[in-house]
Amino acid sequence: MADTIESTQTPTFVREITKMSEDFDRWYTDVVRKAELADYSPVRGCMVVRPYGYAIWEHIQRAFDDMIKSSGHENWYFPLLIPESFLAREAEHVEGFTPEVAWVTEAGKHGRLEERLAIRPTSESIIGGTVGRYIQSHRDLPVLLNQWCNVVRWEMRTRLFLRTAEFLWQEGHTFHATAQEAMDEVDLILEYYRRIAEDWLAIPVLVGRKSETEKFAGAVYSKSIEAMMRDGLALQAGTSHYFGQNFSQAYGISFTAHDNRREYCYTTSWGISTRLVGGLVMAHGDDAGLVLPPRVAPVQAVVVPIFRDAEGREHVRRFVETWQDLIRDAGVRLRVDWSEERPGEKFNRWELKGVPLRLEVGPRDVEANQVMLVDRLSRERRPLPVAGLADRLQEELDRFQIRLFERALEFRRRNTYEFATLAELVAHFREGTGFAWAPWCGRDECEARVKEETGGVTTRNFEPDVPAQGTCLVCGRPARWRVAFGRSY
RNA sequence: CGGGCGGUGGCUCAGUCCGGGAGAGCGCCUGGUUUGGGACCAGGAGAUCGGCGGUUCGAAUCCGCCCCGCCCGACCA
Repeated sequence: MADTIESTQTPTFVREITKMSEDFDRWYTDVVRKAELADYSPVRGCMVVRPYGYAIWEHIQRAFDDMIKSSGHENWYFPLLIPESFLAREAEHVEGFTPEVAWVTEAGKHGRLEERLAIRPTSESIIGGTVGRYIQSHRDLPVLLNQWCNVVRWEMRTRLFLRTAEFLWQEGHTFHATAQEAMDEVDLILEYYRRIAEDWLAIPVLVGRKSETEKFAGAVYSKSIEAMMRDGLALQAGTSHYFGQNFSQAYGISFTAHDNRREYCYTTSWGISTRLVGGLVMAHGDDAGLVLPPRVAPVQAVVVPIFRDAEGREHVRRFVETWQDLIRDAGVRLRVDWSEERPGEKFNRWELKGVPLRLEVGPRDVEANQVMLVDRLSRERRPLPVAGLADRLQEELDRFQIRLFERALEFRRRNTYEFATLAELVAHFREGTGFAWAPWCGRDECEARVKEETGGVTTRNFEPDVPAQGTCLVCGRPARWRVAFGRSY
């Protein structure tokens, strides 16, 4: 286990999940299942997303959808099934994906199909092959489209949310008249992804370009956001690709320019997936379970009533009813837990589910016209008067969001290193994890050497516009970039 | 896809070696007593023992094939 994980805060109340420090992978699966985010299904590698997990995804969807709509993107829907002949047109692309494509080869009484149909692993081919028809003139450009859908990739080793055979995502595909405009689009979306990760999920990310070997099959270049999980491993959390004219040439997507010359479009594609939900778990969780950033938390504050008997219950109920709707009307996602369990059970349940704020309301609080506020990070109790409660909760949620981000940032800072030589980097990754920055010449072979000598450490990304100091950690040639290395999911 | 381990009530697991009664704790239901960090008492429900086939008078247990999960490697958002 990495020494990067903070030791558990005491006391520990949770009994149903493996400790993070004991076995991070089991901890993760336990949290996902016990917090009711998702569960296994009868089909290998496929998952059931439960309402609590889906609600998080819906918040992410809403946030991102609003962003892209604001810059003129529109949602479309393309078929799940893609004819093999479509998929096959871009050579590098096919080669990259065929190992994990699932095929439909027969259908009911129709029997065997003349042409087998791929279940989309991604939709560049069907979209490229279709949208070309709608593009004739430079006046038709840009086409800025997106779709929210599921895709299937027949993965070998699967894990809930992180790598499943079927997952939910958005895939954006855009078509431009100039290379510059397409490249700007790639950066615009990357900035949206950064905001989703940092501002909404409270997960700090490295924003940069992928190496040649790590880029998307068929892309000229790929950019990504890379997050650090609490076991020190990297998670690629979103990608944005520039295709140049690779796809438009393969799929015949061209337009007539101002000067009446026929030209191929410059295209991009970009995606984020339900993987982000898994990232959320691993970036913020602790031994008690989930810790959710308020902006995507299905429940932002939970009220736990405390009473002795039916009369006391009624007493508390009347009190809570005087203000609960005011809180909700102010936009706080408030849940009042009137279930039969004892307070202690409720505390643990809602901590496991990562609810940022808890309001304990007992007889003493009714008398004092207050609630007891406990936050998921510090677990400290303090009284909050009912007067102005909605505003105070909103402030607390905003603060929680920031604290969570800063905690993650601090964690990343403590687990980020800087090395000048391969020997240092290899020594570090023998036991250690985290991100390691190092100067790099940019050549595949040096990258491959690092991967080999460390047993799997790869480049995550780099800032292409920032020139590197010094010499390549492997070959000693002048460095081109300062690149982040890490083990990844 | 290779190597290893596992699948028994909702959950965690015993039982499998050595064939014959399907079990425990937790959870669930009912009643009572409780309620500021996972209470207690009494009663009760709940199982295709992962699936299919075989051996046997008889299979959770032995044999074969398959499915799912976990760990370790090669491939990936």
